[in-house]
Amino acid sequence: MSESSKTADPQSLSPREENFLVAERRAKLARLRRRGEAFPNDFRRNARAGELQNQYADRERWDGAALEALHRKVRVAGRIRAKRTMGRVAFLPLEDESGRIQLFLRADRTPDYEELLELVDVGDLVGAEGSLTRTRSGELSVVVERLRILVKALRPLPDKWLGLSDIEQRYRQRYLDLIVHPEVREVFRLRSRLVAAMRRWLDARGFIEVETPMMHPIPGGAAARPFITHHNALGIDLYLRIAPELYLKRLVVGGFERIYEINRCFRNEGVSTRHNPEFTMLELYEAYADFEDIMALTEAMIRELAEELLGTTSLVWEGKKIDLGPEFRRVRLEELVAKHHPELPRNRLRDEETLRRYASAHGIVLPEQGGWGKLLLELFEKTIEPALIQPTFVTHYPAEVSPLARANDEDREVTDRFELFINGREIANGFSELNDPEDQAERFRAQAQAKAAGDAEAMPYDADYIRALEYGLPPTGGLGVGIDRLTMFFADRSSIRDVLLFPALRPEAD
RNA sequence: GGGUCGUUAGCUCAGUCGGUAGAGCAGCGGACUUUUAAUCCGUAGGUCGCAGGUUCGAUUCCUGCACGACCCA
Repeated sequence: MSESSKTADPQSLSPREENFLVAERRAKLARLRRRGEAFPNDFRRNARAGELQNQYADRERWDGAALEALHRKVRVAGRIRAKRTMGRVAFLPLEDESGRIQLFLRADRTPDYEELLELVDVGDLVGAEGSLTRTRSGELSVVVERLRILVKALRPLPDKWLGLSDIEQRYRQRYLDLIVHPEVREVFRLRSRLVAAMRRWLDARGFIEVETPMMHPIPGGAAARPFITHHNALGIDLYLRIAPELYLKRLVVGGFERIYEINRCFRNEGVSTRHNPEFTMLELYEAYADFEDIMALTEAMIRELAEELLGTTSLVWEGKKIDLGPEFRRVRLEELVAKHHPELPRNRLRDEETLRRYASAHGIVLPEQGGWGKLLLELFEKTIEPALIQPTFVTHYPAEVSPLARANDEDREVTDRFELFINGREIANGFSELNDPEDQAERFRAQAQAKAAGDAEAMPYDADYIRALEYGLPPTGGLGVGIDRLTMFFADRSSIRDVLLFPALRPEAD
């Protein structure tokens, strides 16, 4: 912790929201300390709740007598989720990561019965040792012969039935959200399995995972505003990466033919249900492949991941059935615009005046700067993108808005590029990489001009990247996939915050 | 950046046409030897987001601010 850190302020060290409930629990903790039983770490469990529930799920076979005849001593540990005392007996459901099992305390079997019940609260972490039985109502239970409070919870849990519904508190105190809502834990398990499966999928196809810098002297690889930080020893500003693209392609120059990186990118932009300032992206590059190959790869990967993780290619997202089974639709950007806007003649789309007149006649606000490519893209994003529900590859984006993509051989004003949309959201972006250093230098100069003219998202000229291309980047196809959005899709969530453990929020006021 | 809505007990929520507030759960005390949101009796718990204004009096009305949600840019 650095001296200049804000936590040096004694005010910020004071605990939040002390109240009589906390005081009550602190007093119990004090009693535990006097007994020499506070925060032990020598309890070792030999069973987990969910495994016991599975093992003895058959109630006919495993009735109370059969369970007791086992004479099996189990040691389980976890959080107490309720407390039902009935005088000489008490029931304490205990939850660990695998599930729940009920602790059955009996005054005649559990030493220190009275005092333990006084000391233990809902929310405490306990270790219990005992034998298995089934209660009259059929609940698999541990008859507790020894109970130890491993951690005294000083704060009460939210309402046992209604849980935690304050969305702000759920994001700020995700740990509480996770304790109270098992289904939230499931979302993040799915996310973990998705990323792991994606790595396996790519590894199996000969891709290797690499790690490139997160701090860039020159921000590049995407159209976005970067975060700026400072390196004291070097005395320079650095930019948190907005994309790993330019480093990954340098590695393809160096001879790695199939590489990928799954990690965080940072963009200094607004927060919304689909944007977080830090987010996770897969980027991959395959030498001697083009955007058609990459589209096929993207489609196969998403389809097969759904099959593996969800057991189906028929998903539901926000109530809409999304079918990953059939071949994804492929359509050129300009065709799509012409189809949705019949009054716009197909052969006049590359005309700024036509686009502007049409937009203002229809109340569509377009940016003041930019050529036909930028205007057309804006028109698409505003009027068509939200309607692309089934998986759709939109292809051949204007070169003007694709400064790192290879120009199409028949039509130099567009690029061999695609974006994949599902349920109105951009999921992936890929293209044949621009490997002509002179063309790339020209595009960088155009970007630098746009930047000078006030476009904060335009890319700066990266001379070393041009130098790398001058040694020869193989013909290459590349891909970026938004992991957060893909998780939203697989987990059927509407907000990116629901797939981020700690979404960006303004700091809590003290 | 703009609009709408929200912020009341630890949690989930009522409520006050302006007279400083209630419930359920959680808590505390008691009863209870098979509960499943246990039940029953009793009890305690609040800077009504923050700051101003209007008013004899503001949690309530007005303004500003903070944080959040949704929509728009």
